[in-house]
Amino acid sequence: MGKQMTEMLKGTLEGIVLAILSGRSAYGYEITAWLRDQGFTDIAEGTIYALLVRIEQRGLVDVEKVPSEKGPPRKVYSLNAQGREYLEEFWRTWSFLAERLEQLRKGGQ
Amino acid sequence: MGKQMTEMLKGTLEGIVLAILSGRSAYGYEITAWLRDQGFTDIAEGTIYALLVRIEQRGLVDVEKVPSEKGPPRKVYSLNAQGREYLEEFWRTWSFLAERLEQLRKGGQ
DNA sequence: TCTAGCTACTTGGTAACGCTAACTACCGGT
DNA sequence: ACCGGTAGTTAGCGTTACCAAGTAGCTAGA
Repeated sequence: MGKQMTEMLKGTLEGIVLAILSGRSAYGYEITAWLRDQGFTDIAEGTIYALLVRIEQRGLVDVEKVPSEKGPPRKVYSLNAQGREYLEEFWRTWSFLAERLEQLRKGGQ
Repeated sequence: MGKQMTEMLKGTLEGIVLAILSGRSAYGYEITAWLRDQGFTDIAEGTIYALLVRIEQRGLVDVEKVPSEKGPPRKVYSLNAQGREYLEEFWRTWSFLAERLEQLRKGGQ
């Protein structure tokens, strides 16, 4: 979609990935594929992997290395308690922002 | 609100300011005050001024210097045609993102 | 007069995040 | 032996918001 999307994803992409992981465990390649499926066609693979490393280092997810039949081992991530807390905080922040923006969109004309 | 908000504002703050300017012309100090009023208590003044310079350089707004009775002259910004186009693109990007996130929030549990 | 405080904008440096691009590595089929 | 799909890593870059300090005009009070 372009530069606007790139900038808007800062901060939200993390929440998106955490939200995905709140439903089920997943590994990087899988998440990337799912995002592309959802229309995020231009999200770079490297971005997701870097993000996963980041949230792992922050202790928001647990990681398990699982052998794959089709390639190198997968790093399967699952949201832990701290991650769930962080995700809730994310939703609060998102709600606040979304409310103001919807208000602005309506009031704008 | 914290780091999450800071990151989430990247990309959206610009849209917020453009949306404000789509309703009426305004100057930096005024916009900052309005944002604080709306609950964006921790947006730094410098951030808004920098953003305004940016969108001016991109040709999204027209600027007029207007003397103030209470201090130094104001730089009053108003959205031009190109800015309106850019704002519409912003709303499209935002809608896309907001839809996916709402879906995720519901599906997430 | 001089100082404090509000108004209004500017500037320089920092950190975080997503992007790009190239790379490693495992596996199956041709 | 090679290629394409699977899976992850790394280094450098550009953009953006934050912080801190500074400049400058005006008014009111000591």
